[in-house]
Amino acid sequence: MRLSTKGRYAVTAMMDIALHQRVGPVTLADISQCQGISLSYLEQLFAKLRKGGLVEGVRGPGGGYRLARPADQISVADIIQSVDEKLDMTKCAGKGNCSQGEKCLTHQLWFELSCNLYRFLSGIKLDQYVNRPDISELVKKQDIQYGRFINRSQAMA
Amino acid sequence: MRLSTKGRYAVTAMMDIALHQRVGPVTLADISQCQGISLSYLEQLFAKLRKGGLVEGVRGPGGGYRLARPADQISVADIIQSVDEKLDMTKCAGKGNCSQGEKCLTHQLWFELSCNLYRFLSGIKLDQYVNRPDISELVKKQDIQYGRFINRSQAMA
DNA sequence: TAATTCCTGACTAAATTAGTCAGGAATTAT
DNA sequence: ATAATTCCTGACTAATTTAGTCAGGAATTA
Repeated sequence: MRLSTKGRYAVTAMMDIALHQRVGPVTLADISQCQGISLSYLEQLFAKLRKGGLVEGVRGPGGGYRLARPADQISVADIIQSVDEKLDMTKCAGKGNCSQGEKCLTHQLWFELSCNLYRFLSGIKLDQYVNRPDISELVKKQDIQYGRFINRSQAMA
Repeated sequence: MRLSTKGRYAVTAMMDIALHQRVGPVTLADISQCQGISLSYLEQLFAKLRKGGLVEGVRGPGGGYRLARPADQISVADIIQSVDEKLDMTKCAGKGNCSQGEKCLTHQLWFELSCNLYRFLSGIKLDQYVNRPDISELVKKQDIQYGRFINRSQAMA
């Protein structure tokens, strides 16, 4: 369970989708512009998020990405894990040189710590940050200010 | 608040010291051998831990490192922060391009998440993993098996 | 005085993160 | 059909971070 800028990017992008998907799929171009993340890098991240079963892509005009399941069923831990593959946390366990073949002590301790962290991050779901009255007000305002979904809204009207 | 291998190394090393310091200062050479971390790399990490006020160095034969304060006053968050400098978490806040100069939404959301994570890791102190009967038994056994502190014990006898 | 250990800084290597580029595939709108 | 949009793929490069190496100095103990 590693937590780097990459994971933050992914969480940020996923929050962005969760916040805006009521209008329809969200394009990577929008996220890129809004969050200041390079489009091609987003495409790399979303390839993994898709493989992780967290998002679905919709091709063609009006397409974009949407969450593959409800926001209350996607945790921060899910996102980070999809994006950064392995959670190795081994070092001497592989070698087994500490303490005659058994896993060394700090290994055991770190493992427990890691489990706690994972449990903590698993408890945080996307909806928790999205379904707040103060936030959803802001989202609407910002969509308009930022010109997001303008074409789409017109097409719907 | 970034959590990488580097932070894990630091936490692991600090746990190692906490587990063994009752006999006296713990040398980096011991930690290096026991935990499979390069000595010079440990020296880099400990330069930061010392600057962070988490450990004290004791020079000369019989020297090593010891915790600068009791293990119940050193949290995992303390360690990780000492070691990886800044907790930027800005990207658009610097540019201020999202939402007309205000910080963008996901920024706010991520910030809260980050605070929660920090609070969580601050709550985990070293002693929590050290002062367990099952562990301290193992520590004694492993010290002997591993030949750790042999010279020191003889000198004390 | 010699051994031990921290301590410092500069340097290199490997891995990860971030970004670029070029193009193809599916879908929608005209 | 055609054109526009958007996902999707893979290969490549650049920047940053992590990890490790090296050489030597400073404090302390035996």
